[in-house]
Amino acid sequence: MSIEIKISLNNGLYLKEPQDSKLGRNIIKHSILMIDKFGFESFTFKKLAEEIKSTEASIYRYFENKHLLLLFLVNWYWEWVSYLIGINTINVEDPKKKLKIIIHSFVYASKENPGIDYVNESKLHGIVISEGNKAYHTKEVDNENSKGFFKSYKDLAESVSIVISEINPTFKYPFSLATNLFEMSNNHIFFAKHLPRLTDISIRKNEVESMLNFFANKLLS
Amino acid sequence: MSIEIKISLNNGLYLKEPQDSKLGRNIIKHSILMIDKFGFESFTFKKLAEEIKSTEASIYRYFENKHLLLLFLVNWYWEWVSYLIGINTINVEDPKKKLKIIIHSFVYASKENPGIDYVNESKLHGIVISEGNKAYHTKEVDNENSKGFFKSYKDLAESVSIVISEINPTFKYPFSLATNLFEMSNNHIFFAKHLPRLTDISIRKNEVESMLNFFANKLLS
DNA sequence: CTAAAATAATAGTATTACTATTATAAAAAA
DNA sequence: TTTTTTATAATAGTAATACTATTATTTTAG
Repeated sequence: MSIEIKISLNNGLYLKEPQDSKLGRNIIKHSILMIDKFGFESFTFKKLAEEIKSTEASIYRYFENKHLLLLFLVNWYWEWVSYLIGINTINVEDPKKKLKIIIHSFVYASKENPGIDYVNESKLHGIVISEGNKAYHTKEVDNENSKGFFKSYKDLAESVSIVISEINPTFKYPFSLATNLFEMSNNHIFFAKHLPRLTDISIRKNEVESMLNFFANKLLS
Repeated sequence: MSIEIKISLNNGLYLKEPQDSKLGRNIIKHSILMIDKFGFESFTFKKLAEEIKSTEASIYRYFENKHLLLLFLVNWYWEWVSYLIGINTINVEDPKKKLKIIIHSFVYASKENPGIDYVNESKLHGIVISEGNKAYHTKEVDNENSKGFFKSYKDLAESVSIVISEINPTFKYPFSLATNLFEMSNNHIFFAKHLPRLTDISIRKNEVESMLNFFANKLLS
């Protein structure tokens, strides 16, 4: 017997819940692998269909288009990070310790025994790092926001902001710091790898982690 | 008589210098207006050609593709901000004052008398806010970086990092803070407008400015 | 065992992102 | 001024993308 976790997302993100069928889970699994490998621009439903030996039309029955598939994946990631933070901060009282765990979750986004076999969490993190902000940098953002397509990110930001306010109730920018820690984590992992002159840290993730801890502690002191 | 400024960019960004001909300047001018209005995804050379009453083929003689046109515009912006910082910090000795001016330049990116008639600096700033990181979030980033396509951003980051180190020579993350102030400025202007629950500030730009000043001062104290 | 639902196979369309060719107009050199 | 070069416009064409529609086959549920 095993405990199953399933992350449920806003049902406007898909036409048909992909986590409930073999084909759907295959779409998720291989879209993650392919976007990670070839990038979002050159990823197409046709190529994905070939890869999983299905058809374009069948994929379209799950997702309206590749942008919504990306949004689905990114939302899944936001929920996953929230979940990780949740289980890793159980029984932790000290908000400073909580924030350290949060930062660790942002940087590593992984657990010892990754739960869901159709999601490679580490590659999904790679997608969020490289393609994540394409999820909201579109002309559709207001419309999509009104449908709740960014709720997972907002909830995550809010839960982090609460910890921040616990540490320092007079701090004026708890939401901004929360999102900035998240974005900065992804950005600087990317910079370290591809544009190293834009950051001070090297490719080792623990340096990102120390940097974020330094920023957070200093700002909240 | 007037003083002309011309921003010169890495010549790998274009096939033919667009700033030196009427058609080229028209391409720049109207691509800014159209990307700002319709977003980068739905912007095409065909639509641009119709708009400026020219042809697709003629535009392709200036830019290899729309991604390189975006890179050109974003580089132009980075150089423009560097230029603004340069003229606004002349004769300013105090590095703390310099950093304030830098932050102001990030947020407003404007001058009283904008210099170049074929560039709407404020709309270009809008593009950098909404589409800017698509310039480097591609699979081509390493290849393009090796050709120097991000030099303007790196130079900007370096010049800011120098000021940061003047303020606090023991500060460990001058480059990271420099890029973070830039990215955070753009991000939170975007958030305030489209995803307000991800930030603490309202749409008024002076709030972004105060926030960045607070972050910078606190971190460097 | 049958009916319903899911998937696969196939075909087709408008748009995009280009390349190529030739004609015409404008600018520079002789 | 005329010639030559260069820039631009006009036109045509292609492969790939992002879909939609229809029908056939397979799987699942009652």
